[in-house]
Amino acid sequence: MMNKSYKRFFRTLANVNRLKIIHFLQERGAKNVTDIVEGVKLEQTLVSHNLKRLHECHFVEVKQNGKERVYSLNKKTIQPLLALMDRHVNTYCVNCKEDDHE
Amino acid sequence: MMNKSYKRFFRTLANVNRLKIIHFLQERGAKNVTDIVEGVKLEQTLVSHNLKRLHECHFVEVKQNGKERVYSLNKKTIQPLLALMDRHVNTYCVNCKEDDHE
DNA sequence: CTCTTGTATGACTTATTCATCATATGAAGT
DNA sequence: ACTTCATATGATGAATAAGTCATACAAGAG
Repeated sequence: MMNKSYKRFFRTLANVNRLKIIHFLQERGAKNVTDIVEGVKLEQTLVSHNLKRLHECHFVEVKQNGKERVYSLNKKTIQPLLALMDRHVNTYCVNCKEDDHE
Repeated sequence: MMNKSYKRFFRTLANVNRLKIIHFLQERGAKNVTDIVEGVKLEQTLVSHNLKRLHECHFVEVKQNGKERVYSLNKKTIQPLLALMDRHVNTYCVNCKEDDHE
Protein backbone atom coordinates (compact mmCIF):
# COMPACT_ATOMS: atom_id res chain seq x y z
CA MET A 1 0.00 0.00 0.00
CA MET A 2 1.67 3.18 -1.21
CA ASN A 3 0.55 5.55 1.52
CA LYS A 4 2.35 8.58 0.14
CA SER A 5 0.65 8.40 -3.21
CA TYR A 6 -2.72 7.81 -1.62
CA LYS A 7 -2.19 10.80 0.58
CA ARG A 8 -1.33 12.99 -2.37
CA PHE A 9 -4.29 11.83 -4.40
CA PHE A 10 -6.77 12.32 -1.60
CA ARG A 11 -5.27 15.64 -0.63
CA THR A 12 -5.74 16.84 -4.16
CA LEU A 13 -9.44 16.12 -3.84
CA ALA A 14 -9.62 17.67 -0.38
CA ASN A 15 -9.93 21.24 -1.57
CA VAL A 16 -13.07 23.15 -2.34
CA ASN A 17 -11.66 25.01 -5.30
CA ARG A 18 -10.43 21.87 -6.97
CA LEU A 19 -13.76 20.22 -6.25
CA LYS A 20 -15.48 23.20 -7.83
CA ILE A 21 -13.41 22.78 -10.95
CA ILE A 22 -14.14 19.06 -11.06
CA HIS A 23 -17.81 19.73 -10.61
CA PHE A 24 -17.81 22.33 -13.35
CA LEU A 25 -16.03 20.05 -15.80
CA GLN A 26 -18.39 17.26 -14.90
CA GLU A 27 -21.42 19.33 -15.69
CA ARG A 28 -20.18 21.28 -18.67
CA GLY A 29 -17.69 18.93 -20.29
CA ALA A 30 -14.28 19.92 -21.67
CA LYS A 31 -13.50 23.60 -21.27
CA ASN A 32 -10.57 25.93 -21.64
CA VAL A 33 -9.06 27.85 -18.76
CA THR A 34 -10.89 31.07 -19.47
CA ASP A 35 -14.24 29.32 -19.40
CA ILE A 36 -13.37 27.52 -16.20
CA VAL A 37 -12.30 30.78 -14.58
CA GLU A 38 -15.60 32.29 -15.50
CA GLY A 39 -17.57 29.23 -14.53
CA VAL A 40 -16.11 28.71 -11.08
CA LYS A 41 -15.58 32.39 -10.33
CA LEU A 42 -11.99 32.14 -9.17
CA GLU A 43 -8.84 33.98 -10.17
CA GLN A 44 -7.06 32.78 -13.26
CA THR A 45 -3.79 32.04 -11.50
CA LEU A 46 -5.57 30.08 -8.81
CA VAL A 47 -7.40 28.05 -11.40
CA SER A 48 -4.16 27.36 -13.23
CA HIS A 49 -2.40 26.28 -10.06
CA ASN A 50 -5.23 23.95 -9.21
CA LEU A 51 -5.53 22.57 -12.71
CA LYS A 52 -1.84 21.81 -12.59
CA ARG A 53 -2.33 19.88 -9.39
CA LEU A 54 -5.33 18.00 -10.77
CA HIS A 55 -3.37 17.19 -13.87
CA GLU A 56 -0.37 15.90 -11.95
CA CYS A 57 -2.71 13.44 -10.27
CA HIS A 58 -4.29 12.58 -13.60
CA PHE A 59 -7.73 13.64 -12.54
CA VAL A 60 -7.90 15.86 -15.61
CA GLU A 61 -6.44 15.73 -19.12
CA VAL A 62 -5.30 18.63 -21.31
CA LYS A 63 -5.39 19.22 -25.02
CA GLN A 64 -3.75 22.18 -26.69
CA ASN A 65 -6.05 23.97 -29.12
CA GLY A 66 -4.39 26.95 -30.71
CA LYS A 67 -3.47 29.13 -27.82
CA GLU A 68 -6.11 27.66 -25.59
CA ARG A 69 -5.76 24.65 -23.38
CA VAL A 70 -8.82 22.50 -23.07
CA TYR A 71 -9.20 20.54 -19.86
CA SER A 72 -11.44 17.55 -19.33
CA LEU A 73 -12.08 15.07 -16.55
CA ASN A 74 -10.55 11.66 -16.38
CA LYS A 75 -13.96 10.13 -16.02
CA LYS A 76 -12.68 6.63 -15.52
CA THR A 77 -11.56 7.50 -12.02
CA ILE A 78 -13.49 10.59 -11.10
CA GLN A 79 -16.94 9.41 -11.97
CA PRO A 80 -17.05 6.30 -9.77
CA LEU A 81 -15.07 8.04 -7.07
CA LEU A 82 -17.59 10.83 -6.79
CA ALA A 83 -20.46 8.37 -6.99
CA LEU A 84 -19.02 6.50 -4.03
CA MET A 85 -18.53 9.65 -2.05
CA ASP A 86 -22.03 10.79 -2.89
CA ARG A 87 -23.41 7.63 -1.43
CA HIS A 88 -21.24 7.86 1.65
CA VAL A 89 -21.89 11.53 2.30
CA ASN A 90 -25.60 11.15 1.79
CA THR A 91 -25.75 8.14 4.04
CA TYR A 92 -23.71 9.46 6.92
CA CYS A 93 -23.67 13.17 6.57
CA VAL A 94 -27.31 13.89 5.94
CA ASN A 95 -27.29 16.83 8.25
CA CYS A 96 -23.63 17.10 8.97
CA LYS A 97 -23.33 18.67 12.40
CA GLU A 98 -19.55 18.27 12.47
CA ASP A 99 -17.23 21.23 12.63
CA ASP A 100 -17.71 21.95 8.99
CA HIS A 101 -17.25 25.63 9.56
CA GLU A 102 -15.51 27.34 6.72
CA MET B 1 -22.78 18.90 -4.62
CA MET B 2 -21.84 19.42 -1.00
CA ASN B 3 -18.27 20.56 -1.45
CA LYS B 4 -17.60 21.12 2.22
CA SER B 5 -18.48 17.59 3.19
CA TYR B 6 -16.52 16.18 0.31
CA LYS B 7 -13.56 18.22 1.36
CA ARG B 8 -13.76 16.96 4.91
CA PHE B 9 -14.12 13.34 3.87
CA PHE B 10 -11.24 13.45 1.44
CA ARG B 11 -9.08 15.36 3.86
CA THR B 12 -9.62 12.68 6.43
CA LEU B 13 -8.21 10.15 4.00
CA ALA B 14 -5.35 12.44 3.02
CA ASN B 15 -3.14 11.57 5.96
CA VAL B 16 -0.56 8.83 6.20
CA ASN B 17 -1.29 7.94 9.80
CA ARG B 18 -4.98 7.56 9.21
CA LEU B 19 -4.25 5.51 6.11
CA LYS B 20 -1.97 3.33 8.19
CA ILE B 21 -4.76 2.73 10.66
CA ILE B 22 -7.19 1.93 7.88
CA HIS B 23 -4.71 -0.44 6.33
CA PHE B 24 -4.09 -2.14 9.65
CA LEU B 25 -7.80 -2.61 10.34
CA GLN B 26 -8.29 -3.87 6.83
CA GLU B 27 -5.66 -6.55 7.26
CA ARG B 28 -6.24 -7.54 10.85
CA GLY B 29 -9.95 -6.92 11.37
CA ALA B 30 -11.52 -5.28 14.41
CA LYS B 31 -9.00 -4.24 17.03
CA ASN B 32 -8.87 -2.23 20.22
CA VAL B 33 -6.83 0.93 20.58
CA THR B 34 -3.90 -0.73 22.31
CA ASP B 35 -3.55 -3.25 19.51
CA ILE B 36 -3.78 -0.54 16.89
CA VAL B 37 -1.13 1.51 18.67
CA GLU B 38 1.15 -1.48 18.66
CA GLY B 39 0.31 -2.43 15.11
CA VAL B 40 0.87 0.94 13.48
CA LYS B 41 3.66 2.03 15.80
CA LEU B 42 2.30 5.44 16.66
CA GLU B 43 1.63 7.19 19.96
CA GLN B 44 -1.59 6.39 21.74
CA THR B 45 -2.86 9.94 21.75
CA LEU B 46 -2.14 10.32 18.08
CA VAL B 47 -3.99 7.12 17.31
CA SER B 48 -6.95 8.24 19.42
CA HIS B 49 -7.10 11.60 17.71
CA ASN B 50 -7.03 9.97 14.32
CA LEU B 51 -9.56 7.32 15.24
CA LYS B 52 -11.85 10.09 16.36
CA ARG B 53 -11.52 11.78 13.03
CA LEU B 54 -12.10 8.54 11.14
CA HIS B 55 -15.12 7.87 13.27
CA GLU B 56 -16.60 11.30 12.73
CA CYS B 57 -16.49 10.59 9.03
CA HIS B 58 -17.94 7.13 9.58
CA PHE B 59 -14.99 5.39 8.06
CA VAL B 60 -14.73 3.30 11.23
CA GLU B 61 -17.18 2.00 13.82
CA VAL B 62 -16.63 1.52 17.56
CA LYS B 63 -17.90 -1.03 20.03
CA GLN B 64 -17.32 -0.80 23.74
CA ASN B 65 -16.07 -4.03 25.25
CA GLY B 66 -15.45 -3.72 28.96
CA LYS B 67 -12.89 -1.00 29.25
CA GLU B 68 -11.67 -1.51 25.72
CA ARG B 69 -12.98 0.08 22.59
CA VAL B 70 -12.94 -2.06 19.53
CA TYR B 71 -12.68 -0.28 16.20
CA SER B 72 -13.52 -1.73 12.82
CA LEU B 73 -13.72 -0.47 9.26
CA ASN B 74 -16.88 0.62 7.55
CA LYS B 75 -16.17 -1.73 4.70
CA LYS B 76 -19.13 -0.61 2.66
CA THR B 77 -17.38 2.61 1.78
CA ILE B 78 -13.73 2.00 2.47
CA GLN B 79 -13.32 -1.20 0.52
CA PRO B 80 -14.51 0.06 -2.89
CA LEU B 81 -12.92 3.44 -2.29
CA LEU B 82 -9.52 1.94 -1.74
CA ALA B 83 -10.00 -0.43 -4.65
CA LEU B 84 -10.69 2.54 -6.91
CA MET B 85 -7.69 4.42 -5.66
CA ASP B 86 -5.53 1.34 -6.05
CA ARG B 87 -6.47 1.15 -9.66
CA HIS B 88 -5.91 4.84 -10.21
CA VAL B 89 -2.61 4.98 -8.39
CA ASN B 90 -1.30 1.89 -10.12
CA THR B 91 -2.37 3.15 -13.50
CA TYR B 92 -1.04 6.65 -13.25
CA CYS B 93 1.50 6.67 -10.52
CA VAL B 94 3.56 3.64 -11.45
CA ASN B 95 6.77 5.39 -10.72
CA CYS B 96 5.53 8.56 -9.20
CA LYS B 97 8.14 11.22 -9.86
CA GLU B 98 6.00 13.96 -8.37
CA ASP B 99 7.09 15.95 -5.34
CA ASP B 100 6.19 13.17 -3.02
CA HIS B 101 8.89 14.21 -0.61
CA GLU B 102 7.92 13.70 2.98
C1' DC C 1 8.91 41.48 -34.69
C1' DT C 2 5.47 43.58 -31.81
C1' DC C 3 1.01 43.20 -29.72
C1' DT C 4 -2.57 40.75 -27.74
C1' DT C 5 -4.84 36.96 -25.76
C1' DG C 6 -4.58 32.83 -23.05
C1' DT C 7 -2.27 30.40 -19.67
C1' DA C 8 1.57 29.08 -16.46
C1' DT C 9 5.10 29.83 -12.88
C1' DG C 10 7.64 31.37 -8.67
C1' DA C 11 8.01 33.77 -4.45
C1' DC C 12 5.83 35.08 -0.57
C1' DT C 13 2.04 35.55 3.12
C1' DT C 14 -1.45 33.65 5.42
C1' DA C 15 -4.39 29.88 6.76
C1' DT C 16 -5.02 25.08 7.83
C1' DT C 17 -3.63 20.82 9.67
C1' DC C 18 -0.65 17.85 12.36
C1' DA C 19 1.90 15.91 16.31
C1' DT C 20 2.89 16.31 20.96
C1' DC C 21 2.35 17.08 25.73
C1' DA C 22 -0.16 17.27 29.80
C1' DT C 23 -4.15 15.90 31.59
C1' DA C 24 -8.86 14.04 31.92
C1' DT C 25 -12.33 10.42 31.82
C1' DG C 26 -14.18 5.88 32.43
C1' DA C 27 -14.60 1.11 33.55
C1' DA C 28 -13.12 -2.67 36.66
C1' DG C 29 -10.84 -4.60 40.30
C1' DT C 30 -9.50 -4.45 45.40
C1' DA D 1 -13.06 5.14 47.75
C1' DC D 2 -8.52 4.27 45.60
C1' DT D 3 -5.74 2.23 41.98
C1' DT D 4 -4.91 0.63 37.53
C1' DC D 5 -5.51 -0.10 32.82
C1' DA D 6 -7.56 1.69 28.50
C1' DT D 7 -8.67 5.49 25.97
C1' DA D 8 -10.01 10.45 25.04
C1' DT D 9 -9.46 15.48 25.06
C1' DG D 10 -7.56 20.31 24.77
C1' DA D 11 -4.00 23.51 24.02
C1' DT D 12 -0.04 24.77 21.60
C1' DG D 13 4.12 24.96 18.64
C1' DA D 14 5.64 23.12 14.23
C1' DA D 15 4.88 21.62 9.54
C1' DT D 16 2.27 21.86 5.31
C1' DA D 17 -0.81 23.72 2.05
C1' DA D 18 -3.44 27.37 0.00
C1' DG D 19 -4.12 31.90 -2.22
C1' DT D 20 -2.20 36.16 -4.07
C1' DC D 21 0.70 39.04 -6.63
C1' DA D 22 3.91 40.02 -10.07
C1' DT D 23 5.66 38.28 -13.94
C1' DA D 24 6.82 34.99 -17.65
C1' DC D 25 5.88 32.24 -21.59
C1' DA D 26 3.54 30.72 -25.90
C1' DA D 27 0.69 31.05 -29.89
C1' DG D 28 -1.40 33.46 -33.25
C1' DA D 29 -2.74 38.19 -35.46
C1' DG D 30 -1.35 42.24 -37.73
